[in-house]
Amino acid sequence: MPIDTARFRQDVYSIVAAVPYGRVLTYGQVALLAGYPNHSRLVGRLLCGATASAQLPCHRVVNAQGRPAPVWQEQRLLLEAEGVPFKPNGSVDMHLAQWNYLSLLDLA
DNA sequence: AGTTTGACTGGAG
DNA sequence: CCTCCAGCCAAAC
Repeated sequence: MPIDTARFRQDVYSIVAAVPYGRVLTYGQVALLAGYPNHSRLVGRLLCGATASAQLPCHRVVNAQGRPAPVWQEQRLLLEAEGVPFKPNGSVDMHLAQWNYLSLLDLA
C-alpha cells in the first residue's frame, strides 16, 4: 500500500500543531498517529522544511530518546523557554514531557 | 533508473 | 550515558 504523501504531510502538520505548550512528541509517534508507523524519518524531513513557519511548533518534536536535533541547537532553547524538563545530560525528560492520551488528564 | 541521504529507531557494545 | 550498527523508506541527487 503506497503512501499518500499529500495527506501524510497534512496530517503531520495537524498533529504537531495540536501539541500543547510545554509538551513534546517523538517523530515515531507523529508518524504513527498519521497512519504510517515506519515513516519517522519522513516526519523529520517535513518538519525540516517547516522551521520557517512560526505557526507550526515543530520544536516540540524530538527523537525517541528525548534528544533534540543535533543540527538545530536553537530547538533546545525554545523548549527550555517553555519549561520543558531537561535532564542533566541535555535530553528531554520524556517521562514528564511526552504528550500522550494520558496527558489530556493533566490539562483539566 | 540507480545510488545516496537523513531533524529516526531500537538494540548492542 | 556514550557511540556504533543495521533496518528502515521516501526524497533528493
